[in-house]
Amino acid sequence: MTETSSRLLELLSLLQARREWSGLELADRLGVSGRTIRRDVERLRDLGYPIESATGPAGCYRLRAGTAMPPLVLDDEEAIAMAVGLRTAARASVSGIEETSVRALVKLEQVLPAHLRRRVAALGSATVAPPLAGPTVEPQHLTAIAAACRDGECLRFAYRSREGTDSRRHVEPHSLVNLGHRWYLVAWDRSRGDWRTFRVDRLARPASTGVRFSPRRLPAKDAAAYIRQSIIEAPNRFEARVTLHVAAEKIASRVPPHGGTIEPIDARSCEYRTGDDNLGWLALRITMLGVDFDVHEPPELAEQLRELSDRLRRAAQGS
Amino acid sequence: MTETSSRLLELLSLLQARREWSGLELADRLGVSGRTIRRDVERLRDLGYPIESATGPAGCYRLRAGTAMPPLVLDDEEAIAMAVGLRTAARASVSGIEETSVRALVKLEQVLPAHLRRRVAALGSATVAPPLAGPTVEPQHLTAIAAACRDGECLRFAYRSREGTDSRRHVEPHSLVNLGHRWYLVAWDRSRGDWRTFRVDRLARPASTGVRFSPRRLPAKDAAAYIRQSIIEAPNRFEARVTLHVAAEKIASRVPPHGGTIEPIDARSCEYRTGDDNLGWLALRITMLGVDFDVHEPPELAEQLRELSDRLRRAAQGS
DNA sequence: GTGGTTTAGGTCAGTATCTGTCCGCAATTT
DNA sequence: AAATTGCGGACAGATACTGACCTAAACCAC
Repeated sequence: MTETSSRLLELLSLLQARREWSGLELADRLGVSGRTIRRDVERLRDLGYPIESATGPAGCYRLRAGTAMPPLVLDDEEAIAMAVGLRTAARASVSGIEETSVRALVKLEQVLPAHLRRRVAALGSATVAPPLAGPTVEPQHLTAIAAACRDGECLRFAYRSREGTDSRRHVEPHSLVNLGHRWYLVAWDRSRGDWRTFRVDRLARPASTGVRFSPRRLPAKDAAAYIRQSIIEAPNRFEARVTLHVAAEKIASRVPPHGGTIEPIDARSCEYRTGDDNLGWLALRITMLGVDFDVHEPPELAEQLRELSDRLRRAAQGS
Repeated sequence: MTETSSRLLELLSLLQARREWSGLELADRLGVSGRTIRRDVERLRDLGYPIESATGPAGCYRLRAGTAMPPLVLDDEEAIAMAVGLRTAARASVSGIEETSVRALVKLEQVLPAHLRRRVAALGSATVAPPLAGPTVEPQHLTAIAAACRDGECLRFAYRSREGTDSRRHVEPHSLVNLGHRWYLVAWDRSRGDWRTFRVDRLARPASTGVRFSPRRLPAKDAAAYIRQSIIEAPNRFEARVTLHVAAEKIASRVPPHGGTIEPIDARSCEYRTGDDNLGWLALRITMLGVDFDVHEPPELAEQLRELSDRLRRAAQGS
């Protein structure tokens, strides 16, 4: 009976690969009679997959979108594209799907054949680091950590603190959270015997030890709240306040979700507040908006912009 | 027999959702005896899915990576993450998987339930347009076009030519190609009776007419070659040549795959050639490298940089 | 070591299901 | 009007599945 199950799966895969199939084609392809194809189609419909059909000389079967996701049957190339897509979505991207991306990525990588994994890794290293994104996170670190969280396994890694001191950590991971454009791990530090948050871009060589632990209760409503609290205690080094000479509604869509706040001043200008640890990225982020602006704070940012201005002037001079 | 097939699928889904399951848990979850679970596991193994098992009190079943992709069973959130990830991968991203991403996206969107499709669209519109990417392509345009290519269906769309004149097109799509950081459609234009290439960022409201056509032979080795040829005839408006005051090997990894070429001059400088239709993006792309440089060509770029320099100087002055 | 727990797997009987064939019907295009 | 295609009922024979029961082997805790 393995045969009928695998045939159903194969039928599903065929229906995903092309939009239209005639019954005869399918019967031929699967090596069964047309009657069986009709029965298999009926079975898939019973399982909830909406398969349309048309009678007549141009008759065909066609898998449509239903109310539930059918199992996706991917070929090698598609699996690679999925993995790479999820990795980019996890690290850069849009509003609030980063954590789901990592979860999906963990599921996918768990079953990703070795040769595909190698190709994904090769593609990943070919990625161009977006220069204004700040320190970048390795997607494989994210998946390693997320897998350890999901499976409740202890984790070891090297960590460099904000002050630059290195240490070796052994933790019970609780959750992996994306906040702003950064990734944080909330975990119980076994050596320190207390909760800690770690910035994923500052840890290296994460490895699951395989040791299971029993979950602890986090002293906060949820992990995101816990991290938010930790962050408030350690704000950005530079907090910028600038006036943009553009209407607030025109620029609002250009500002990343956690990249700062826009407050209208009048019909032609608004105030933009944003922060960063790195002055260069801060300056670039504001310049990238492509509008005229005035810097109010901090003085270091004004200095940085003067330097950038000088560099561009020299560049325009030619050599 | 529908039951055993769907149970196998559900078992596969359970094994993807968590790393370890005991036989009893699975039996309980699926409502069958442990013996049946063991037989189902055996069946899945026969189908090629590598399921590890451990005996003893800590015994468990565990789905590992094999040599082929198992059908992925995704929940709603994961499906959304996949779709969003593929969309970002298709439009921005890395070396040469864009076209595969679109193919995978077509397969996914074909079966994506309507309520998920809405959520994906909502997330997509929340995306921040990266300011240096040039004109952006709508992922739904890409999938519409790719689906029409795959299924051999005629396509209608509105098109704005390079010169800014609008027209309505009716074509037989041949292939969708990513070249540089742009998307091109190669198609047989039914009204003109000839082959044409279209830039996807300049077309609007693509819609499949549902009419099938018989494929034609493209007068070139492949679609990419055909487009490359068309592009050579119509180069960028501005071709920049600048000297970067940095070692070639230090900067090479920062330059996007098709974003230009780096030629070493000496140990401390190199020549960077890149082009764009838009002077602002061109200036930003070079500035973003974050190194000192001198502009040789074109003069318009130097002018643009002087303006940017002035703007930054004014900004640094405050108001 | 010993005992308990877990997977592995053989066997068996009864039942359920699947498959192919044959058939008439309906829908649609030519 | 004819041809093609999907739809689905009926039937007979073959096949496969399930649960029960049993034994073996591995592994962990005591």
